[in-house]
Order: sequence, then structure tokens, then C-alpha cells
Amino acid sequence: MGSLEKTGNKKKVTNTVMSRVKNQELVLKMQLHIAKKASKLFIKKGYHKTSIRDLSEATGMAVGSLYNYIKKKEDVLCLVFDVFHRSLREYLEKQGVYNIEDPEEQFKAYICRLLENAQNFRDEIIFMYTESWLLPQAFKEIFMQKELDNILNLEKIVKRGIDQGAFRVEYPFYTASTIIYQLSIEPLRGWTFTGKYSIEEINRMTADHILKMVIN
Amino acid sequence: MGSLEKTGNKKKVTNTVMSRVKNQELVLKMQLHIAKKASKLFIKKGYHKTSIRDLSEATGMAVGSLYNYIKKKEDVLCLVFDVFHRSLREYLEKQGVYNIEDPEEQFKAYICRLLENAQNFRDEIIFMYTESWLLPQAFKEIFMQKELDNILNLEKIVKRGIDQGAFRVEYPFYTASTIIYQLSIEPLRGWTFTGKYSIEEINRMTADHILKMVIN
Amino acid sequence: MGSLEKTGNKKKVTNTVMSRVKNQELVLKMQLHIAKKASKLFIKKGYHKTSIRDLSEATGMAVGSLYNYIKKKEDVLCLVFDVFHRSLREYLEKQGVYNIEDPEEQFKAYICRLLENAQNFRDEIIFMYTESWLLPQAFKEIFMQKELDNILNLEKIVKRGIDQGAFRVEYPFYTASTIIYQLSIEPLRGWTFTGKYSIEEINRMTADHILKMVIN
Amino acid sequence: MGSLEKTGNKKKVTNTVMSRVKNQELVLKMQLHIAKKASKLFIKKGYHKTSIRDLSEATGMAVGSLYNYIKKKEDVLCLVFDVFHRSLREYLEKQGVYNIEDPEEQFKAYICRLLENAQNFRDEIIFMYTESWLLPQAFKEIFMQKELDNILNLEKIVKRGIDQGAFRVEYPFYTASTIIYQLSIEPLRGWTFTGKYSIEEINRMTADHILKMVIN
DNA sequence: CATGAATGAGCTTTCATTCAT
DNA sequence: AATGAATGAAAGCTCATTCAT
Repeated sequence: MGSLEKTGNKKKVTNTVMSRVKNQELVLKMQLHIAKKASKLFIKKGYHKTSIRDLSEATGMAVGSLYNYIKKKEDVLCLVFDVFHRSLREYLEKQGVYNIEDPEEQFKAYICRLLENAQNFRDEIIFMYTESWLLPQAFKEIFMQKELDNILNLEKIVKRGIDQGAFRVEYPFYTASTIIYQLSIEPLRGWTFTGKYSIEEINRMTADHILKMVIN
Repeated sequence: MGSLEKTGNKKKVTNTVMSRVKNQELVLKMQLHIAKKASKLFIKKGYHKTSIRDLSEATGMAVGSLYNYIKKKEDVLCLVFDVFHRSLREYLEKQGVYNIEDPEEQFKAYICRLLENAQNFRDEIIFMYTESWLLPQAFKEIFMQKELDNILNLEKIVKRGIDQGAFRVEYPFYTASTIIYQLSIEPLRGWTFTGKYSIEEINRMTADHILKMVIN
Repeated sequence: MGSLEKTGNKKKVTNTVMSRVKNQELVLKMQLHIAKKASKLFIKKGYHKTSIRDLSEATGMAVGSLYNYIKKKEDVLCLVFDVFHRSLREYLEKQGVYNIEDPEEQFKAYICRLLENAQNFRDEIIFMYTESWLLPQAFKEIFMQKELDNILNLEKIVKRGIDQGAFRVEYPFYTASTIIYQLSIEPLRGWTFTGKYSIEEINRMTADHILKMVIN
Repeated sequence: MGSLEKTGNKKKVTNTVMSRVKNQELVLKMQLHIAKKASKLFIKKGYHKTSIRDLSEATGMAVGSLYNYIKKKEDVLCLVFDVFHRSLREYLEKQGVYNIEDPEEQFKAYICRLLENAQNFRDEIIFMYTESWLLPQAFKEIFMQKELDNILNLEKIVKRGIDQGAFRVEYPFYTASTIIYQLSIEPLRGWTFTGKYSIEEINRMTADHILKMVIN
């Protein structure tokens, strides 16, 4: 292991999307580039109305070059999903929510970070929830697993709180799933509140509501 | 029969989708027919992957005939949405939930009917929540208004409960919106529960959870 | 024959366009109606972009009814041409140009009437010259013959002028043809004069130019 | 060859019809190819009855490839017009009519060249005069301008003749326009002469007639 | 590894015509 | 004789994908 130099000690990355190009570093760099540009286009125009040519223009890559890093158009969808999930995971880790000792504090912090995330990636969330069904079955399972991981992470936090007597929850998994679901209410159903509440108010009410699910 | 004179007492129907055909009764009949078949196809293959020819086959109508009842493919989407909303409204009215005196009983009944509906129209709900963004703007607003009406109906029930001292709710509208959102958790996120809970258990937990939002 | 009452003593009309309907008077009335409305539509949108449905709306007749008086869409084109030629012939006859004795006077009057006609039926002329090629061959010959008749009529007038020593023309037929052609310069090429000459000036110059062809 | 460096001295060409293909040389080559084949088809069947698939067959290009060089079917019409106008201009320049000193000689030569052109491009002229109305407005103006240029060129020649005392013309512009119009009489109204005069006779009479308009 | 022209199946939509009522 | 719903061939156009350079 000690001998793994510069290009060596990168984490073993299992690419979700296979590419023709051999140079793994390049592949990752380009796929990230593609995902970022595609994300914007997909959000603006929708997946179906975004053509490969649009992508080619937005990325500044020739059509043929794009196809060196993806095999089908659907692959771009996967890249986008991948980047979103990866960035969420990295954000949570960077914010150190997993290291907070006090369960209630940790829970609150976790919810808070996820609410922030929902606000920052509002459009991405809308896009993902509405177009995730377009994913080819194989990929759909990968991303369902990632969603599940999110829920399981939260469930772990909830369970720790129960064990320490801080929370009282009857069905921890159902509750965790409901919370994750609830956290997307603003992006997905926020328009119902138009003219009634500001985003900040919504987030506060949502946080309150979620807190009541575990503390009482 | 005697009361059904030629052009006499047909109900004044305002169509969401305009058709070239003049016979209004026929239009309604055919648009319903189209909507039903389209619904199944859209759910199975998605809107974009369902071609007009698929629709023509499924409905048994010639392509040109289809276009006697719609103007654009998008219109079919509207028909589907329309039928769904209409059937929900009719179902609620038929079940008589609006006539129950006791607020708690009424609330419970209302939730129950909506859960039933969510179970019966599972696929339709998935479809609608994922593809509603494809609606042309004009129609999108119509259907957002119908969603809003649902929420407002529930809010009314909740407020009555508050007035009569049966419920304690801080933000009735937010709560109503959250409840409507929560009622779709099984169709939309049910897969996260796979192998853990049965649909009946999920529905019970969801009902419990919702009840706790207003009663306390 | 003497028994032919009201519907009997109509001139023997040979319809250019055959219809399924038996009542000849009705046929003529309706075909005239169709031709008039079609004329406007064709001029405004062009033949190809005018659909049978457009015609149905404009005439107030059901699509099926239209097809009682024509056999194909092309037939409408013929009706339009027919009406134009008929009205020109009737106009010339009514103005009595054929009865003027003095050749020069007659010639001037004839040219004048045709110029008036070209101005009054500007759009019709443009339409006919640009879309006459769409006529089915059989009809094309009919209308070419009518054009030829116009030229021959003029040639007769010119020849009379020559015989009486009023005109000097080397090739009467070529000249007659050229004159007829020249009379349409304003409708067909008038746009080249935009901002330079008024229609009246153009007509005056055209009349002068034509006069010089025969008088000298 | 040595002077043809990679991106070096290709002429700056402003295309009337924009294409997706970047290689400008290729674009010109292919658009010319398309125009030539389309011209024949349009003349034979008319613009409307010529389908994109017909064009695809005639050019030996796939439908999609065609659309790499045009944006809409109308564009093909423009290409055809463009090629015609370009070839006329090149023909006149190559024949050196602009360099003849003597006004009468120049005028005669000019008319002669245009008559030749009308004879060589008989069908193209018929087509252009009848279908030019189908051009999209933007292009219509371009080609009206080119027509106008033709007239202005001739007017210049006529005016020079007037200035040098060789011609006597009252309205040079009207006369120039009339002459250009008259030059197309054979293609457009030639059928009226069938069986009476040969093309050569017609051309001679036309040339005479035109000459008389300026010399007297 | 980059490029971008070529491909053709497939899409939505229109429309002249028919025919049962 | 009038109606207007039904028909389906055919139109123009798009676009994911390939492959020679």
C-alpha cells in the first residue's frame, strides 16, 4: 500500500458509468464536467428536451468526444444523480455531523444540514424526483440503494437517541423514511405555500414538525 | 328517455381539452376512453416513450381520429390528469365525508378515504407526481389549482376541528399541505419499505402519524 | 322543349367541374359561392395552405356538402379560374368595347378596360399566374384556350386597325400576345416600382407604351 | 496546392442558407449539389409535391444529412434561387458585356445575353416566377433585391445611352423594368405562340421590340 | 483520444377524401 | 342533399448513435 504514488492512492472508484477511455483520472474529470453542465440543462429544459447536441455545446466537447465517456444518453442521467449523491455525502461528512455526541444535538444538526441541502439543491431535487424513473433499471437500483443508505444513516442516529433515552419512536425505520421524505416538501410542494409562507418559515415549520416526531 | 330531448338537457360541460368534434356527448365519451387507455400506457412506458401510434393502437382509433379529440399530444396528458382529479372528487362526494358531524370522525374518514384512493390509484399517483412537470404551462396552473383545492378542503376540516376544540394545530395550512403530501408516501417512497412492512402496516402507521399532527 | 319552364330556359351551361348533385341551378349557385370564398382564401394563404376545412368554414358548408359540388380539391381551383375568366368576359361585353367603330378608339378603350380589370383583380391575377401550374392537365388546357381567346380577340381588333390603315404592326399576333402580357406588369412586377411611381403613373406609362406598339 | 494552406485562403463566403456543418467548403459543395438536384425536381413536380424524401433520393443523401445543410424545406427553395441568380451574374460578367464601349452595342449585347439566358434556363425561370411567392419573407426580400439589381444594371446602361445621345427614353426605370419583364415572355407565355412561331423567331421579335423601346 | 458529418428510424401532425347517418 | 366523424397515408423534421478521419 505504501508504494501507491500520486496516481496510485486514489480511492478505488467504481464508476457507475463505463467509458471507452482508459485514463481513469481523465474519465472522472470529464464525467464530472459533463454532469455539471448536464445538470443545469436538464433542470432548465428537462431530460428529454435536452439533446446530445445541446450537451455537446454546453460542455464544449464534440459529440463524438462525449461518447468517449458515456455509452448512451441515459448514462448522463446517471452521472448527474451520482454527482448529487456524492456531493451530499461529502457535505455531511465535511460538516462533521457524524461526530456529534449528544443525540438530540446530532439529530438537529443532521436535519439542519439536510434542510440546507434541500434549499441549495432545490432544482436538482425536483429534477431527480421527477425524472428518476427514466433511469435504466440497473442504475435505478444503485440510486435506490443510495436513498436507502440515507434513510439508514438517519435511522442509526434515531436509534442511538432511543437507546440513550433521548427519543421515543415506535417505528424508527418508518420514521426515518418519513423524515427524509418530509425534508423534500419545500422543493416538491413548496409552490402550494406561495404567498403564504417564506422559505425560512417553511423550513422552520418543517424542522419543528420533524423534531416532534422523535422528541416528546 | 322522454326527458332526453335531442339537444335538450345535456349537462353544460366545460372541457379542459378542446376538440374539433362538435357532438359534446361524443367528445366526453371519447376523451374519457382515450384518457383511460393512455393512463395505462403512460404508467407503463412513460409519457415520452408512448407514441401517438401506441395510443392509436391502444384506443383502437385511427391516428387521425385521435386528433379529432385532441390538438396536441400534450392534451392527452391533460385528459389523464383531468380524469384522475374528477374521479377523486366524485369518490369523496359519494363516500359522504363532507356530511360527518364530529370533526375527529370526519377527519379520520377523510384521511382514510384518501389513503384508499392512494392505494387504488398508486400508479396514477406516481405518474402524476413525476410527469406533471411536462404539462404545458396553462394546464399546469389548472392542475395546481386542483391540488390546492384538495389542501384547502382538508384545511377547512382541520379548522373546524380547531374551532370545536377537538384539534390543536399551530399552522393549519402548512399542516394540511403536509398531510396531503404525506398521504402519497406509500406510492412515491413505498419501495423503501420493501421487505419491512406490508402496505396495510404502512397505511396504519401513516394514519397514526397524521392523526398525531392534529390530535394531542 | 317548349315545356321547359323556369328551370328550363337557362343557357346550356357546360360545367367545367362535375358535381354529384343533379339540380343544375343549385350546382351553379353553390359553385359560384364556393369559388368566391375560395378565391379570397387562396389569395390570402395560397392554394396549398388552404385546407378543405378552411373552405368548409369560409363557405359555411359542411365538408361533405362541399364534396357534393366538387370531386377533388383541384376542382376548386378550376372554379376560381372559371369565375375570373367569366367575369372578365362579361365585363368587356357589358362595357360594349366590341361595338366601337373607330379602331383606335376601340383599341384604346379595350386596353383601358383591361388595365382597369388588372387593377381591380390585382390579387386574383397574381394568384392565377402563380398557381395556374397546379391545375390538372385537362383543365390547364381549357384555361390556356381562354387566355388564347383573349389574345385572339385583341389580335382581331389590331388587325381591323391595320386593315383600316390606323395601325402599323408587323406581327399582329405576337404584338397582341405581348400586349396582354404587358397588361399584367403592374400586378406581377409592380413591386419593382415601389416608391418610384404611383399605380396611376404606371398605368399611364403602360398605356402609352402599348399604344406606341401599334400606332406610329 | 502549396498556396492552399489548411484554413488559409478560402474565400469568405456569406451563405444565404445556414447549415449546421462547420466546414464551409463542404457546405458550399453540398448546397450546390442539393440545389442542382432540387431544381430539376421542383421544375418537374413543383415545390409542394416534391417531398424531402424525394430530395433525399435524388441527392443520394440521407434525410438527416440533408438537414445538416438546411434548416427547413424552404431553405432548398432559397438555394435554388441563389444558384440561379449567381450563375446569371457570373455569365454576364464572363461574357464581358459590362466592358463594351458603344452604348447601342452594349445594349444589344446585354439583351442578347439575357435572351440566351432565358432560353437556357427556361424551366428555371418558369419555376422561379411561379413559386417565388412561397419564399419566406426574409428570403423574398433578398431575391427581390437581386431582381431589382438586374433592373438597375440595365437602367444604368440605358442612361449611359441617353447621355451619349444614342437612346431616347422618357422613363428609364420603367423602361428597364419593362424590358426585364419582356425578356421572360417566351418562358412564361411562349405556349401562346405554339405552332405560330419558332423560338428563334420569338427571340428575334422580342429583341426587335425591345430595341424599339430605346432607339427611335 | 478528438472530431463532426452521416445516418435513418422514428416522431408528431395534417389533410383530402369517404360514408354512415 | 346535408352532415361531420373516421380514416391512414404521407408529410416535415429530430436526434441518438456511429465511424472515418
